[in-house]
Amino acid sequence: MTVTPDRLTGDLGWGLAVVFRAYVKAADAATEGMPSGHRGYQVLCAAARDEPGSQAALAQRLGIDRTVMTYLLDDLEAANLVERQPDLADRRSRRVVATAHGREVLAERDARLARAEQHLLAGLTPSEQASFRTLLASLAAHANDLDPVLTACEAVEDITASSAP
Amino acid sequence: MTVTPDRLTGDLGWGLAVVFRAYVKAADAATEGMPSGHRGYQVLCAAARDEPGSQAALAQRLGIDRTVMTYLLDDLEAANLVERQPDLADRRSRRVVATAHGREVLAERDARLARAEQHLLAGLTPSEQASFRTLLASLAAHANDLDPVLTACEAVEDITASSAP
DNA sequence: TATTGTTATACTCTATAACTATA
DNA sequence: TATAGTTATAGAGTATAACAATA
Repeated sequence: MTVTPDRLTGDLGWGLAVVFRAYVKAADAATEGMPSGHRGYQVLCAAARDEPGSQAALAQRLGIDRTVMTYLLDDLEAANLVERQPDLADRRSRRVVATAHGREVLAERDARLARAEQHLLAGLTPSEQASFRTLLASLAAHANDLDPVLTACEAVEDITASSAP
Repeated sequence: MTVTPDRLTGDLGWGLAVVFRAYVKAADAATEGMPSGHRGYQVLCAAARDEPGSQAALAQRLGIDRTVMTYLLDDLEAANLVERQPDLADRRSRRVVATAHGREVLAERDARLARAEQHLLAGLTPSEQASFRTLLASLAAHANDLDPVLTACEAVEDITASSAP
């Protein structure tokens, strides 16, 4: 394979698109049968492991629109994977929590997801895989800082801590 | 390591989605006014720097469908950025080449793209940026190799083993 | 007035199949 | 028959605005 040096610029977008598409394909296959594929899995995953937050907070954290979150939660709730609980402190808001059944399904799918991800990363050595994950997480945190969206795991605490603008 | 182990799994998809979305946003801004945004840029870029290939070869290299390539090339050709030349060896096929004007526009946009990418990668040190690009390119090459087959071979085997086509 | 969640609409992207012209 | 390219259609994804309930 011949690589020209001036290819450096465009290859970032090419690489991101190719890898992201491959991930979505693999993740959708691993989450087949779940309400909204890999997106439903992501929502369920966030609802299960984080402090129960509002729909808007969840949507912001995952980088999807809050109107889309409504549809995703409708499907997940119909499948008894998550619940919308009223927030006693703010009656407009609803807290999203995973049901016991949701946690079971999540644990079962986690193994499949891990295999799919491993297959995607199989071209790298274990230490390279670790490096890639670290760099990607750092980039993602930075990218979320750039946009009005702020969705990093620890950054969410910063938001909710200073939620009085 | 106080992080729950199952969080490692989901963060790959989260990171890829966040970074890819941020790239598309930045790239679309940098290629504003071009026929099909960052996708048109990618096609023009590939047409300008590679050996002129068929539309199908170009589509496979960029990871997009050949029916989509038709629309993209229609727009790019209408803007006089690329040309469809007949392939003398195979009259079914058409070779995609960038016009002189297309190369000018490409050079002009390359600088903007580079700035946009730099902004996206600004959270990493220069050496980390180089590592990320290298790892990503390696991953993308690997993913493209098994994309035509199926990306999640092992995970898919489990599913197809208990389901009828 | 601002915000949370919902709904409706439209626009984009993608996936699929059918068609032609060549091989 | 198979392949390169085109076209048409339907589906999913996304963005936007409007609305009701609450702050």
